[in-house]
Amino acid sequence: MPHKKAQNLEIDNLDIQILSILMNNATTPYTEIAKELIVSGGTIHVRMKKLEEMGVIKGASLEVDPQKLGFDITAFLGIYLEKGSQYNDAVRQLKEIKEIVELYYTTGSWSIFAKIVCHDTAHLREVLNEHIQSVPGIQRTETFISLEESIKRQISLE
Amino acid sequence: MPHKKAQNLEIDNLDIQILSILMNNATTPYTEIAKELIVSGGTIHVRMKKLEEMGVIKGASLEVDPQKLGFDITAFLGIYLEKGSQYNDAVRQLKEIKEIVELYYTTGSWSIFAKIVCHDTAHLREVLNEHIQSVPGIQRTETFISLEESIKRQISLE
DNA sequence: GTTGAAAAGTGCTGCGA
DNA sequence: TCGCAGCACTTTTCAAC
Repeated sequence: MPHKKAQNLEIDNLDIQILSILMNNATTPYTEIAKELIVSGGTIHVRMKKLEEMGVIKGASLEVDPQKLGFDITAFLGIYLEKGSQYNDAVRQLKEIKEIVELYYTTGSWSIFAKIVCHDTAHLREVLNEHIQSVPGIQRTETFISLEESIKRQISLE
Repeated sequence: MPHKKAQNLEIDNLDIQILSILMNNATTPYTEIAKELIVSGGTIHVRMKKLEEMGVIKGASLEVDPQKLGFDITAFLGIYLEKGSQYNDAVRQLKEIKEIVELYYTTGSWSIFAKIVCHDTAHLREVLNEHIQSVPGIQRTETFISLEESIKRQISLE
């Protein structure tokens, strides 16, 4: 009876250590990781392939400084929906607004919670009044502007 | 008269295009970017070096799926401080709490706004009651649990 | 599952335009 | 300032343990 090759789909301590190193610096060469963890480069490669197939690794992305690119304002938005059932439709339209970089369905006061990045206050006003408020089902929003980003890191796996 | 080599410290359209590609996939080979933008691989290298020196590029990080690593709960915290002047001291202590992955100083109802990642509800309760509430100056917190992450992306540079 | 080395591909550097 | 070509390094593959 033919079936997919059986694989070890468990995450062991070595996997965790590899991920910890790469989460801090995705450009660390495999050979260096191998030396640090005292295994061969081939092993790192096999483990990474396994983690990718398992979907643990979603990708690698370049981190840029938004301010140096002219994006001076980071803000958070609490969004009230008329009915919770409008969530999927609202999200579909909010996805078109490029300034929204994160969006969550949350418990508590609001139905939707979003993070947006804008050039300046005029840009923020435009996004809020012209783009977001015009999405059907959105009743009201509350805005919180970030004056300082004090922590920005990945979860600690240890 | 000796001086540092004059450099072009402006960001042009080519830089933006390079960043756009790498922000989506940091592992894209330079040769492939060069082919796409119809310049040489060396040019990509020079531009990247310039962007790094300018501090536009902060690094590259591996994106992982927290749920597949046993972190099932993402929550947001609005934190009230007794006095705004306690911000720096509070942040210093909150940095020690590994479950806090993002932290902002915000306008609006709260002084501090944080994002935390936990294994389960018991873990969340422990972090809230035992770690966060014991930081001096923290008066009260409001918790919003994320039931779904619908958008998670980088700013669009175009 | 891991190793070690060979093969393929990428990143880096200097010269020339 | 940009492009080309050679060298150094990394990733990838694979047979053997």
